[in-house]
Order: sequence, then C-alpha cells, then structure tokens
Amino acid sequence: MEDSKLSTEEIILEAAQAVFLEKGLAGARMQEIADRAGINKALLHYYFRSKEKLSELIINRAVSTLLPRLLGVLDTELDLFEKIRLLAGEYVTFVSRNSFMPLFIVNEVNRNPQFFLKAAIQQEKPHLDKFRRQVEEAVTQGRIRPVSHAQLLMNMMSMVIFPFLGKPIFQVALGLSDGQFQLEMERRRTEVAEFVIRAIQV
Amino acid sequence: MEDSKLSTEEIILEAAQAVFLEKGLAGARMQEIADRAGINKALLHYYFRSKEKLSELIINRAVSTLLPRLLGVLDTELDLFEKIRLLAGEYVTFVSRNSFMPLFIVNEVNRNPQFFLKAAIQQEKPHLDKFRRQVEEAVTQGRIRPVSHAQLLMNMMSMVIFPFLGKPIFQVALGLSDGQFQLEMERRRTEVAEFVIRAIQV
DNA sequence: CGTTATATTAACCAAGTAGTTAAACCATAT
DNA sequence: ATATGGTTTAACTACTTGGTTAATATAACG
Repeated sequence: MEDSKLSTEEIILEAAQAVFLEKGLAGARMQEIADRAGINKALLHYYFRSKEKLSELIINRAVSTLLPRLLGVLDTELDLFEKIRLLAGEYVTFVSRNSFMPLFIVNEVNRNPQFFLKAAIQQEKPHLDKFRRQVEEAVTQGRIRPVSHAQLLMNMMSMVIFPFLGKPIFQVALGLSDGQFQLEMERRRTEVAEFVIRAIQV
Repeated sequence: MEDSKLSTEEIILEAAQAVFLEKGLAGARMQEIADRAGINKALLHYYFRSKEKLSELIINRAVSTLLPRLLGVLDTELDLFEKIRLLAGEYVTFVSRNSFMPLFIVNEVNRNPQFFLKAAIQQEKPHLDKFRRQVEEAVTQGRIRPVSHAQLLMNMMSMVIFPFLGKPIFQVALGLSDGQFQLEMERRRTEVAEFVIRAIQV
C-alpha cells in the first residue's frame, strides 16, 4: 500500500509535469493530467487538492531541477575557463532531454515573479559570490579583459539557454531540419565556451 | 463613421495586444479584452469573429514588428562589426519599450510552430544570405576567426534577447533593483557588440 | 422626416472546467 | 469472516468562458 501510494503519486506528478510543461499553466487541463496518469479526475484532487497546489509543486520541481544545475556549477572551485566549459556542456545535455523546461520556467518566472522568488529562496540558493570574486580577481590580475560578473553571467546563460527557446525561429531562419538543429546544438557544447573565452581573454 | 469604425477597431486591437501579451493566448479572456477596450463582449465578436481570429491578428502583428527589426539589420550593406553594434543597440531600445513582446513570441512560436511558420513566410522574409556571405568572406580573408554564420547568429540573438526573458531570475541572482537592471541593459547596448567582436576578431 | 445600414448593448446559451460527494473497492489486521 | 483504513470511481455541481441573438441606439441619406 505504501508502495502503491507513492507510485500513484509519482505517476500523477510525472503526468502533471508533462502536461504543464507542454501546455503551460493556463493551458493545462486537470482532465488531461488525469487521463495521462490513467486515473480519475477525482483522484487527482484526492492527492493534490487543487490545480494551484499542483502547479506550485510542479513549478518547484522544475525550478529545483534546472536552476541548481545551472548556478551550482558557478559555485564550484573550478578554474574560470573550466567552469565556462562545464556549464555549456552540462546544460546542452540536460535541455536536449527536457526540451520544454526552459520555456516553462521562463514563462512562470515572468508571469509570477513573486512566487518564483519564494520558490527560489526555499532552495539552497547558490550564491554567485565565488564566481564574482573569481571574475574580479582575474580582471585585476590582468588574466582577462575588464568585464563585470553580471554581464559575463548574462552572456553565458543567454547563449546556453536561448537557442532552445528560439529553436523554431532559428530552424526557419537557418533552414535546419530537426537533426541538423540538434547537431548544431551539439557543436555549441564546446563552441559557446570557446566563444566566451576568446571574448574575455587578453 | 469610417473614422469611428477604424478607431474602435484600433482600440480593440490595442487592448487585445495588451491582454494577449500579458496573459498569453490561453490565459487571455475575451471579457478582459472587451473591458480594457471599454466595450461590450458582443462587440468584440462583431469586429473579430472569434478568439482564434483575433489571436492570429495579434500574433501576426507581434511577429511583424519584432522579426523584421531584428533580421532586417542583418540584411543591410553595413560592415560586419557595424552590423553587430547596430543590432545590439536597436534591440535593447525596442524591448525596453515592449517588455512582454519577446516572451509572447517565444511562447507562440514554440506552442504553435506551424502557424508561426505561416506568419513568418507571409512577411517579406529577410534572407540571411548577405549575412552568411559576409561572415564566410571575412573568415576566408582571415579578418575574423573561423565561425559559422549560424553559430554567430545564435550567439548574438541570444545575448540580445535572453536577458529580458530571464529578467526576474537575473534580478534575484544578481540582486538588482528594477533601475539597476535597466542600467545594466543600457550597458549591454555596447557591451554585447564588443563582446562578440572580441570573440571573433583575429 | 423617415428609411436604411451600421454600431452597440443586455440577456442568453452551450460547452468546458475545477472541484465535490457519496458510494464502492481493496488490502490488512483483528 | 468482518470491521477498518486508505484508495478509486461515477455522477454531479457551481461557475467560467467563448460565442449568439434579438432588440436598441446612432448615424447616413433620400
């Protein structure tokens, strides 16, 4: 019973995540979640009281899978350049397997910033202090050109995340098939890191 | 009458755009659009038959204000580096005044790619041929490091657009107030261009 | 003025949607 | 077996939402 309870709950959460990520919060239907979980709609409410409660869980889930993975890397002891290489590599792999995640998060984060803030603080928020000091030191030591950690962070994150958000646009604009696009993303795994490094190294 | 008709139609379109951009297609309510336009819901259907018809118009409107502005710059005769500087500058200005636009487009483009494709083709699609040749020439002439136009395009677009999409995240992560964030964006107007140029120049 | 076409509204309708209820279904312990 | 706990369902309710209708107001025109 313990066993099956956990199982049902997990099945529902998986289904909910799939539907929410695919359709967005407003577009998702409780009925569809129930269907995809192979259960009754009433059971959905039995486990998770309301759509809102369920949404919160899914948002938390999504944020806590994506953000730590991204920001966590910045908090390690790695050399700056290694860090950049790791970040790009890690992320491309992850998103290739969770293609709806970035769009979902970007949506909820904008649609409902105060709620996101709450969710983000609940997580162990990885500080960027280490990254910041690392950048500032490298600048003062003359190892890299003058650049603020904020601008550098935005540049890296942007190049790593956005192509997946803009996929349909890029495919049309560049005339890429799904396969070609994926190949191009693979290439970015190293390309982005080298791009950034060339931009900042003296 | 002509006059007032056009006026009412425009008022509705403005209201619809505001609501659609703010709430997303699924989250937008016809009632709210009517309210914000100061009219009856029936009148809304009198002018624009259905929510779907209205959505199409707004999507077309949005795509045709944003995309040409972005891709159009790439199709000019400007020197490559000048082009990069112009792109970054233009865009930051535009988005600062239309903050919901990127999120809306990225959403609809992903949610409904085939429809977007149709809308994009209806527009005079600016080709990237000129940009492509320009990059390839600069590479063979050894004026810039070897880089594909696709990767370069994605890098630039990403750095220019994404920070606005990720605004709430960046504000939390970097501890920026609204004013500080906007200041940081102003800085990017030149920062991004120089970043790209340093990355690709020999 | 009075007729006609267009613009606008209040009231309504049908379908869809989140959420509830009361009954049935199990597994398990007594 | 049977009473007891959590689990699952079919049927239902209250409300939202896109869309319609028929009647009214407003201008245009002969």
